[in-house]
Amino acid sequence: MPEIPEMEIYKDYLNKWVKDKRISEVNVLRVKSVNLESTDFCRIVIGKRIKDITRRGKYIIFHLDDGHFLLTHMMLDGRLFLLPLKDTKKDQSIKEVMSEVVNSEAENLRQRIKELPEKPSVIFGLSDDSVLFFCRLTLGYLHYLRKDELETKLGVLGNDPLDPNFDAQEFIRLLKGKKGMIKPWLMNPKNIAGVGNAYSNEALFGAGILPNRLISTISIADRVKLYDSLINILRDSIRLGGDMEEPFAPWDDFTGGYNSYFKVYDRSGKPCSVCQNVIEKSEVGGRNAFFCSLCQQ
DNA sequence: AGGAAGACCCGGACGC
DNA sequence: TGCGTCCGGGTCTTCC
Repeated sequence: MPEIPEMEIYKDYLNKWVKDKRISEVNVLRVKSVNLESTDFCRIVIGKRIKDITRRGKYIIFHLDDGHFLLTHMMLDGRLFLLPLKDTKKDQSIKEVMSEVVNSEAENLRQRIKELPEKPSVIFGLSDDSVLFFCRLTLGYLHYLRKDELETKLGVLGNDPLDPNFDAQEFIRLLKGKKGMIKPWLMNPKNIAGVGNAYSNEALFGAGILPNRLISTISIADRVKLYDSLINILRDSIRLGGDMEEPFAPWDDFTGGYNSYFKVYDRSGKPCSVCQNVIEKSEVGGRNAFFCSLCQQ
C-alpha cells in the first residue's frame, strides 16, 4: 500500500513528466473524490500550470500557478497512471482517450496498452498531450486548497522521516517519556508522517523489536537501531521501486521492485527469512501486526 | 495531558 | 444469486 516510498517515487515521476505542464482538460468521475462541486472543480483547475510537485508524509501536493494547491492522498488503494498519447499509437485526442476509458469501451485501447488504468476517479489532460489518471480515490481524495487550508491540514503532521533534520537524536528526543506501544506510535502521523502498517512492521523486524513493546522498555541502543532500520528500509524501498502493484506509466518497469523484499508484512504463516520460525500475526493498537517472535523481543 | 479505542470512508471477499 | 457481514489502513473524534 502507498506509504512514503511509493509517494516519493510518484513525486519524482511527476516532477519529471508533469511539472510545468498545463492542465487542459479535467474529468471528475467520482464526485466525492474532490472537495468542490465537480463543475466548479473543473472550471477552476482547467488552464492552471503545475509549477511543482512536493510530498509531505503520504500526501502529494501539486503547486498551481494561481498560488493554490491540489492535495492528494491515496489512502488504501489509490494509484496514479500517466498515459502519453503517443503511446496510444493512434491519432486520439485527450477527450477521446478519456471517453474510451470512462465508458469502458476500452478494449481497443487495452489491446495496445498493457496496463490500462481501472476505476479512474479524476482524469487530467495535460498540455503535452498526456493524460494523468487518479484511480480508485474511494477512501483517498484530490482536494483544491488555498495556502492557509493546506497549512492547516498539513500542520498537524510530525517530521518526515526523510527530512535531513530528522536524525537519530531527534527520533530519540520524540520518544522520550512516551508510555504506549511502539508500533502505534510509529504509525501516528502526528509523531512521524508517512509510516504505515507495512513499513512499521518491517522496521520493527529489522530492529528486533516486537510491535507491542512498550516504548519505556526500549533501550537507547535499540531506539537507535530502530531509527536506522526505519530509514534504511524506506531508502532501500525507494531505490528498488517501492511496493505499488501497478506501474506509473506504460513504460514503467521500476515500480513494485520492493515487493519481494518484505520480510514480515503480510507474511503470516510463512517462514522467517532469518530463523525459519513461522511469522505470526496479531492485533496491536487495532491494526494487524506481523512479526517473528524469535527474532523480535 | 496523552494514550487507547472507536468511527468513518468504500469496495471486495466471504459465508450462509 | 443475493444478501449480510467483515476486513483493510489512515485519519479524525471521542473516551478514559
